[in-house]
Amino acid sequence: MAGIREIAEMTGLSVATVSHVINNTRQVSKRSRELVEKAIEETGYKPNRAARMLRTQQSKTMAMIIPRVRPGMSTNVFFMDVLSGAKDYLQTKGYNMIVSTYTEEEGEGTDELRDLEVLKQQWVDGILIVPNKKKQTLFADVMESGIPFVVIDRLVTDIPSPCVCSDNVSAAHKAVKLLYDSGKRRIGYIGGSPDSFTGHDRYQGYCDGLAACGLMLDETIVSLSQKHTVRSGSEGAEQLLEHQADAIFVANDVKAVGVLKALNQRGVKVPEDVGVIGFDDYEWMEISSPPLTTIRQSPYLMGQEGARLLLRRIEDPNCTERIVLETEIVRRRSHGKGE
Amino acid sequence: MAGIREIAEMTGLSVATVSHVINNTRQVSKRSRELVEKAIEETGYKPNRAARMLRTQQSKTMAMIIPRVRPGMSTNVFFMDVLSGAKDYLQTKGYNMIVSTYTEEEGEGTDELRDLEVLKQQWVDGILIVPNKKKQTLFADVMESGIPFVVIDRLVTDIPSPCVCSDNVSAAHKAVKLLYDSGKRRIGYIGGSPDSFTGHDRYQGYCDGLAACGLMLDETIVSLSQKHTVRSGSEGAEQLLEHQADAIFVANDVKAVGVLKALNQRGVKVPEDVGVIGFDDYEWMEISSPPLTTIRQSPYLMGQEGARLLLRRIEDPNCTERIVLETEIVRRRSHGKGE
DNA sequence: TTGTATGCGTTATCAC
DNA sequence: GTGATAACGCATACAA
Repeated sequence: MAGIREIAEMTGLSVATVSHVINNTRQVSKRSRELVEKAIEETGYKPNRAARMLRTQQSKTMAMIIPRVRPGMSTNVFFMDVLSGAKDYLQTKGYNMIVSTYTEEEGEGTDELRDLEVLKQQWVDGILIVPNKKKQTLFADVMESGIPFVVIDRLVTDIPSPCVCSDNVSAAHKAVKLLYDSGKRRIGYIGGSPDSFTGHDRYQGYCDGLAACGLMLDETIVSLSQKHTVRSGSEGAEQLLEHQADAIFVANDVKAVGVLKALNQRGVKVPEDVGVIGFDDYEWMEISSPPLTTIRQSPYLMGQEGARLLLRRIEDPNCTERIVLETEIVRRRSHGKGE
Repeated sequence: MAGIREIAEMTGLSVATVSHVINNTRQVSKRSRELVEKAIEETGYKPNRAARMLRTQQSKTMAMIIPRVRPGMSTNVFFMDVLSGAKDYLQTKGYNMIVSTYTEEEGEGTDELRDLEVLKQQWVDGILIVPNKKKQTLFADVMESGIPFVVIDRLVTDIPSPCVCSDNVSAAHKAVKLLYDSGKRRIGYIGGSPDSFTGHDRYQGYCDGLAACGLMLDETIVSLSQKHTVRSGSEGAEQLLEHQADAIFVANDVKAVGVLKALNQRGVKVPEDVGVIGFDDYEWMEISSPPLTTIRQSPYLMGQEGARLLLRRIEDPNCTERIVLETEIVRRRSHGKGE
């Protein structure tokens, strides 16, 4: 592999000059520049990242840390899309990316620790992290590491860090409103534990929405469960049915699948008897019967924006820009006739 | 950050000795070893990867190259699971991993080129690649790069490389057999283009299965389409229905979703009128009605084995071990009553 | 069993 | 505008 030295010899210039034209780091005569560029072209020279890294103490590599439900399983598709967005963006800026997952359940894999070691070895220049309330120590470690980071998919206000997330509150609010406009008056809620970030916000939006519609919160038609499973959706639906819900806002499409399943099995007509709105718009929701009305987020964009913010944060350590992405409500059939 | 030098001073030993105990690379007195280990413990010393890399010319980083349908979208869940398996395994061996995606459609993103540059800069010690017939140049570049690689999810026999894949042929064969045992006699096929690797093998297995059951291949109940979409599944189903198929083996669960959708809409009873078997067992297939009988692969294991093979290949450049993973047929309801 | 010294390919600090 | 040259932190050939 050709090195900077060869180029210097070829051109009759010094390594210093060569380095400087490569990095645009000081004035260079036009002639020298052209000479060097030509030589680089001919030799196919590429700077050695390891050497550069050793010298500059930065790796041109970012890390993304995302949760997965349990070891031996991959993370959910939503985060994969976020990842793609971030990766694509960073690539255009000359950065690599490594991805690290952690398990939500406590005490499980000790895997994540090893990754953090890597980060601490000045390997990564920045971190995109999706924190989790159950794994606070990881987040604490990241904060303490001194490595620039931005928080993804959670709105943080208590620490001066940039973040990007969806507007979960208003999304849920909109959903309730739409159900109301479809004539529903006993609008129930099925969602995740409110002490998860998104779970909290969506529940909040649900409550706001009820209030805005002049409806009372009735806890008998609210089902909160940590499990992101089809089954828990079905169970929730059965509970709500017993208490005469005529609409259900499900804060998660996996659960929405369970809800529809339960409803169909019992012969409940959707949306006539019970309106349903989901959250996430996974591709495969097409198949549901009836087609599910759901909230669509922009995971790819979220990744891009997160990456952009991270780069900014590195340049300006005081940057605390917070981006809240709008959601879109995809009207199919399950919500009813409301516009 | 403490360096090897500090440790040498602390212990009164030379850097050489310290280095050697760290790498177990030559005999060291027990006393020295303990001294060094203690010092490392105290200081929290971690070797600097950049320096090590520069010195040894290897990065302790692997790459995984996987397809995605189009730019701006993430790859499918199957490969994400493969990725997790590989990553977890490599992590235990002290390797990092970077993942690179390429788009299947020709001429789209030029993204992948940039990643290949990186690989060629002696960055990665090895590559896990999921090749694609439509993107032969990429694969050719990888082969030519001289970097050790193993092929994932495709059985290669024409080149002396290790690979790991599922036994697609026998999986399809088994599916046909099961449909036959359920009393079906006009067993159709809906799958991907036979000039994709897996598409070819699954179609092959379908034909084998028919033959083994004494059934004739009837092309009017075969639908081949490149598109991995729900819609293409529905279209295929309609075609097959017109030609009196009484069973359908669908070589892909996304399409299976479309098939069920079409069948349900037309009031065709599954499995009584038409038996259906899918391929992949995505988690969300639970929701289908009726529950889908499908072929389950082991993506996570595939990733692990691929990583293991890669490590072996690096040690022994002549290693050409080929692993074919068994599949499991998950009997739910859609196939009929066969055992 | 241990130590000394060199170089991996860059960037950056001087001096010119 | 340009050129020597010293680090960056480690692994290793060679000496002892």
